[in-house]
Amino acid sequence: MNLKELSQELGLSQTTVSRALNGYPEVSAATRKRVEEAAQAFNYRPSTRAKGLATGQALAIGHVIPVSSKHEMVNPIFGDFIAGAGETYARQGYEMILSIVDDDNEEQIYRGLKSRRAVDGVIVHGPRMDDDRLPLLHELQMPFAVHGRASGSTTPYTWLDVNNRSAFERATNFLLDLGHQRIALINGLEVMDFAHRRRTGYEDALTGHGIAIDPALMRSGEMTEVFGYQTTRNMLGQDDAPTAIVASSLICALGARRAIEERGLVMGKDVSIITHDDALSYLQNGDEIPIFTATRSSVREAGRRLAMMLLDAVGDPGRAPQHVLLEAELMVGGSTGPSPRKD
Amino acid sequence: MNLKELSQELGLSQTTVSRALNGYPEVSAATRKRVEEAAQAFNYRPSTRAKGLATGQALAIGHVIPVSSKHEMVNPIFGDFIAGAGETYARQGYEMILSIVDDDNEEQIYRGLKSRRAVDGVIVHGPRMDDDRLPLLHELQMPFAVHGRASGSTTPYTWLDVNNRSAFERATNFLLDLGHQRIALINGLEVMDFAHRRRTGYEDALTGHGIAIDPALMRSGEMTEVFGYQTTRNMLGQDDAPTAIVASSLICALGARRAIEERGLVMGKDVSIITHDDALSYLQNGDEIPIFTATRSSVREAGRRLAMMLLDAVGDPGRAPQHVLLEAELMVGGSTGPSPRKD
DNA sequence: AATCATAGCCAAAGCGCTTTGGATGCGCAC
DNA sequence: GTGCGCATCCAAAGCGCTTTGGCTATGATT
Repeated sequence: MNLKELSQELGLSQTTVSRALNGYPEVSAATRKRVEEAAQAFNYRPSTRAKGLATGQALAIGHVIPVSSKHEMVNPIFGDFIAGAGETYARQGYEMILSIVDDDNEEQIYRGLKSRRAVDGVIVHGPRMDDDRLPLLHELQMPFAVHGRASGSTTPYTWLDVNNRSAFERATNFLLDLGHQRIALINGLEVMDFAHRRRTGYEDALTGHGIAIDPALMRSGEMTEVFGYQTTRNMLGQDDAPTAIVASSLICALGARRAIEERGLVMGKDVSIITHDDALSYLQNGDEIPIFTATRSSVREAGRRLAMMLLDAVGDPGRAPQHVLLEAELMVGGSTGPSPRKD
Repeated sequence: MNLKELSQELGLSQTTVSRALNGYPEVSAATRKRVEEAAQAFNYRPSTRAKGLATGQALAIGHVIPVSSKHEMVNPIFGDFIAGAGETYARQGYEMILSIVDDDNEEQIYRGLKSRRAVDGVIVHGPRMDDDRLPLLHELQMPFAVHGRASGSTTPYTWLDVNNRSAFERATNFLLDLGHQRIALINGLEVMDFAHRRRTGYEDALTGHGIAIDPALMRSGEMTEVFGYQTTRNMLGQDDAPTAIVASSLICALGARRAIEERGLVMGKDVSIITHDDALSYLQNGDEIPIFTATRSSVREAGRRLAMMLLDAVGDPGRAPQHVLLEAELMVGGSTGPSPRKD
């Protein structure tokens, strides 16, 4: 069923039917009602493509998901973020279109989305330091919103981020207050902006307590379970091993725990762990009492909100860029305890 | 830059330019070359919407991701599957459209995709027993392909599945051969087709060895870490506790390990675990030596292949439904050992 | 020389919608 | 009775592409 057929069915013009369905005032209430009922009955929905052609809008938002070409690594938070964003799109009548792309030819994808006029805007995932996607999108005049921030960008842009610096400062302070002195940081890849901010927070806390920063205790890499395991295992084998670890993700923390227990040590007693927790649906940090002490912020909620921010920007191109900085909450769980080393 | 502008630039008609770019034979080699170079230079790409309108094709595939409304649970395999499928679409010039939907009003979504003519076909995720989506999609005449199978469907359809039955039979046999008699099953929700098949494999192995099936050792639920932990903890507290566990996912297995170690037991010695492993990029089962003995099958590869199968079906509607049954490989890791109980 | 394929190109219709720029008829004021 | 404003509807153009149904040379065939 298309507009033409529907309007013939009703004995009205396409114009009137279209207007009736789109809420224009030039239609009598009675006619509108009749049209709406018929549309319902015939299960009529306008073709997105035709509508898009006619209006010049795509009614779609693009998500370009970078996948590390080396490790075929898909960011685990992606599912939950998408789920959140998807809720917003569904409510607002937008389509979500996804492009998976290895990080080499991302530029191609953005240019393609633009020239094919496939989307009205894009969400930028996983911003890096001095991310070249931002200038590119500006150049393309493509509305966008960033999940996170990209240090080094000169022009303003819309973003939503967790306050990674303060979260990691707080986490580190929490451990310092428990008497820990040797605190390790297991971080994400340092090209990633969030990892950089987290490190800053960690370092600020240490220097604030007059503790020197020891590069031997700072590791960064792709945040897998294996990475958490290996770095922890490695550091626990060092002289002057850490008594506490700040981890960048729950998955890393699981690996760290495995290394701790493998050495016959007890988490929360011999070695404390505090981690950031993205509140992923399938990987909850325990039930009532968290397993890991953690700084927590829901990635799904972030998806919901950032999508809405982008739609706002698409709807009103003149509007100034919006920013949201979320504070993570600190959840105390069983993975932290006073430092075993009495100094 | 659009077709009209490009053809004016070249001094050719839109017809000729369109044909040149789409590989039709009615264009001289010289002209085609000239057109292609100009398209390149002006970064021209046809508008997907206009092309879709003209051809009647959407050039897009829909993925409808059901999210459990109760637990806001996003299936963790989804990211990797999508990544695989996305590779195929990118290669074939298709768009991927994602709809997140809570499992109550899935029907609406499918009807919407159809009547809005938004996609050429859909991938069905997470098929359930007697899944009502299959008859619906047949009724709508919407091409589809299923990741998994739906027992109880009468009409044939295209699917790709892991041989869950044989994998779990093999896993259970592996434990039986190690002398285990009390073997637990931590399974996904039994409305899910895969969970049902896995249970069958497990039961077949037990009865094949003359061992009675004990309902006290079989649990099913949403496959989270906490679920794995709680059920394991619970079962280990029972009289006649299991000495081995077959788990349906790595995440569950991690929870099970936590429960085992919490009791002061050693995995692979006091209690063995064997799990299914979807080879998720961010949650690898160890490095060289697997942490868990596991039946493994890459979900990403499944995405790649199933997407291609769907495109084949879309391209040739007359073709008979295709089926692919993947055999999981058994990886022996450190989580299994001989039964501690000498009978 | 007339005929005929054929290669190479073009004008215009059509895909399903929105939107512009009228038409039409009615009630009301003058 | 005329003119006006308003409510309600419509015909047709246009969005950017593909595709149908030509048209025009050119060279081969008779």
